[in-house]
Amino acid sequence: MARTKREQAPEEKRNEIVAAARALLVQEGYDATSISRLAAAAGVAPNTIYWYFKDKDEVLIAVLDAELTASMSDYLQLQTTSRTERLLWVANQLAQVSRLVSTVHTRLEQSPAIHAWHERFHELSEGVLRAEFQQAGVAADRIEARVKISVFAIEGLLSHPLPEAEKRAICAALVGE
Amino acid sequence: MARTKREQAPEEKRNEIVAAARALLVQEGYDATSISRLAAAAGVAPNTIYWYFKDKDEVLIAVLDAELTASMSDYLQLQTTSRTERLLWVANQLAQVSRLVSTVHTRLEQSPAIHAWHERFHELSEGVLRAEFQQAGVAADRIEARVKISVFAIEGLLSHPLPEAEKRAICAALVGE
DNA sequence: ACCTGAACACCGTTCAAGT
DNA sequence: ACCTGAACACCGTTCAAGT
Repeated sequence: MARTKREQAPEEKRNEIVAAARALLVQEGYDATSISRLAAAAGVAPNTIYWYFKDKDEVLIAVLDAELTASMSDYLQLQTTSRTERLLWVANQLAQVSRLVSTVHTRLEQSPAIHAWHERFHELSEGVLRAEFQQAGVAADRIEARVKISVFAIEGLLSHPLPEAEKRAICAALVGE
Repeated sequence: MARTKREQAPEEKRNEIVAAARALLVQEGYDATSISRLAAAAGVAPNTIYWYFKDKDEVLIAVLDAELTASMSDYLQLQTTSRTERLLWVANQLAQVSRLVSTVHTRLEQSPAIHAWHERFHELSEGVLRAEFQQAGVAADRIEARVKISVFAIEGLLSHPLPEAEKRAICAALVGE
């Protein structure tokens, strides 16, 4: 096909791959999302994925970045409710992409790129929580442990789903309400 | 080789496979531990693994069972120190096999056998923690949330290693000391 | 610049055959 | 009962070739 006959901007094709990858990674997981399946879902040949991405982990990172951007902008429009409800909202948002979270933790050790993304994500999350605890008047020398415990508890809620009431009780215990 | 000429009891060979699997799974992880590598380490042909185990996940479960049995008997000889120190000990024990923990969480969704093992392990762990909180005089209606938060925090410490002092601060915050 | 068909070295698992 | 060689259908990735 001649170059002038393009029907699609190149980054649109890339976005299609990312969208297909998001759906597959969330619903089926990393291992079940083979490059062949992803290519079929995106309507390209398997090796075409490698024109747009260095390797499979870079596809994952593109999905994670898109997800993070969308979720952060949602969070910022939420400053109305109580701290408990805000934390519960975050837990429930992440629960919708829990397979993504679990995949990140598994591939941490094998992929330096995923490792770096994970570090960045935790710095961001802990910054937000630190600000919440400061605002709530928690003593300065107790904030760090409280921040870590909250992060760990949220992650725990992802891999071990609980009824809404129990989740809320845990969030309340975490923020001290 | 004639049957009477056996140099090795059959379960000894099985134990060798489990021992080799433990080392590989802890040091290299599930994906990196291919059946071929495991077979080479155990000194058998790859398909011989399938004589002793139904599939790769059953090898993992055999390793997990051996690990759990050994750790539980260690824990029971530990009833001397403070609650903080006991919790920290558990965290550090698990940290030595954190790759195993991470593997269990990843394979949960794909293997019903791993899922069942994981449920059993949590029931056991939560039972132990519940007893600790009761003994510490925590109000009955607050125990469940405290138990869950502690479990989640321990798991968090595994995937996000921290300096010993921070780990101890977190354990102290969890048990309320 | 963008995309592909064919190949490479793997993987977990199965099966028929040997002792 | 225990173990194997050879095969099966996959996998992520690369490469030379096409437009």
